[in-house]
Amino acid sequence: MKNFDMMLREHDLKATKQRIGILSIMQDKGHINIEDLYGKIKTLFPSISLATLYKNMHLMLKNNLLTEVSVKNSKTLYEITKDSHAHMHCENCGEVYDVDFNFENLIYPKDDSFELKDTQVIFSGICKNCK
Amino acid sequence: MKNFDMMLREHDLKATKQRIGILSIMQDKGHINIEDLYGKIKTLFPSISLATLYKNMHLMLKNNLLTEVSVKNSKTLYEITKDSHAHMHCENCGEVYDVDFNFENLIYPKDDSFELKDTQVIFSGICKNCK
DNA sequence: ATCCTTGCAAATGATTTGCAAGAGT
DNA sequence: ACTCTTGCAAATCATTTGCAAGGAT
Repeated sequence: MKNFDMMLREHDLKATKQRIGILSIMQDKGHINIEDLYGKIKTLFPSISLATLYKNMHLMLKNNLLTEVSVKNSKTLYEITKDSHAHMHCENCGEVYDVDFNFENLIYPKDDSFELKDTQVIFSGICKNCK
Repeated sequence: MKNFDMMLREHDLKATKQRIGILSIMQDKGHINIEDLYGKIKTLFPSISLATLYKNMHLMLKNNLLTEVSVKNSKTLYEITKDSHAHMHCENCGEVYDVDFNFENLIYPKDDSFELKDTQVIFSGICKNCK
C-alpha cells in the first residue's frame, strides 16, 4: 500500500484510501472499464459513489498516473501507465493483453509538420481462450 | 449519387436518401463524430432523427461500409471503409488525418495462439495547423 | 405486396455538476 | 487550520427502444 501511496504523491495527488483502492484493483486487473471497476471498488468501499470514481479517474489520467485505452466496439479501458507496449484486443471476450513492442521498429512516412507525442498500436482478433 | 447508391446495394442495404446523405457527408469530411454528422445531415434532411442516424450507423458498420476509429479523449469517429492506413490524431483540435502505412513493416512478437484480424495504428500529437 | 426504414417519444445508460460534510497534509 | 476529496442527488449528455406511418424493391 505504501506503494500506491507514493505513486499518488509523486503525481501530486493526495493519497486517499479510495484512490489507493482503485489503483490496487487496476494493478490486479491490468485493463478495466469504469463499470467493472465500480463493481470491484464497491466491495472495498461500499459507500463509494460513481461520481467519486469518475472524478478520480479523470484526475489520475490528467496527472499521467493512468492511461486510457480506446478499443473499438468496447467501453473505454484504463490501465496504470507503463512503459511503451502494444495491445492485443480480443473481439470476442473483450479482454486486452499487453504485448512487448518496440516502437523504434515502426516505419512510417515521417512528417516534420506533425509533432509526434505518442503512438498506439492495437492488434484485434480472437484470443487463445476464445478459439 | 449513383455512387453511394451502388455502395449501399453492394453491402446489402437499401439505398435510402438518408443513407446516401450520410455517406456523402462522410466522404466529404473524412472522419466525423455522431454529433457533427447529425448537425450536417439535418441541413439536408431537417426532419431526420438522431435515432435514424444511430440505426444507420450501426447497420453500415455491421455491413462493413463504415469503420469506427477510436481515439483517446475524443468522441468516437467514423470513416468510410478504405484500404489499410494509419491515423494521425491531433490532441489539440481533434482532427484525424489518414497516413499511408504499410502494415507489412510492423514487427512484433507473432503469437500463433492469437488469431489476428486487424491492426490499428494511431499517431497522436500536434498537427501543423495547431503548432 | 412485402419487408425495411423513418421519425417520434420515451426509456435507458453514461458522465458531470454543485454542495455540504469529512479526510489528508 | 486549510484545502482537497467524498458522497449524495440532480442535471446533463449519449444511445437505444417500440411503434405506427411511409418508402424501397
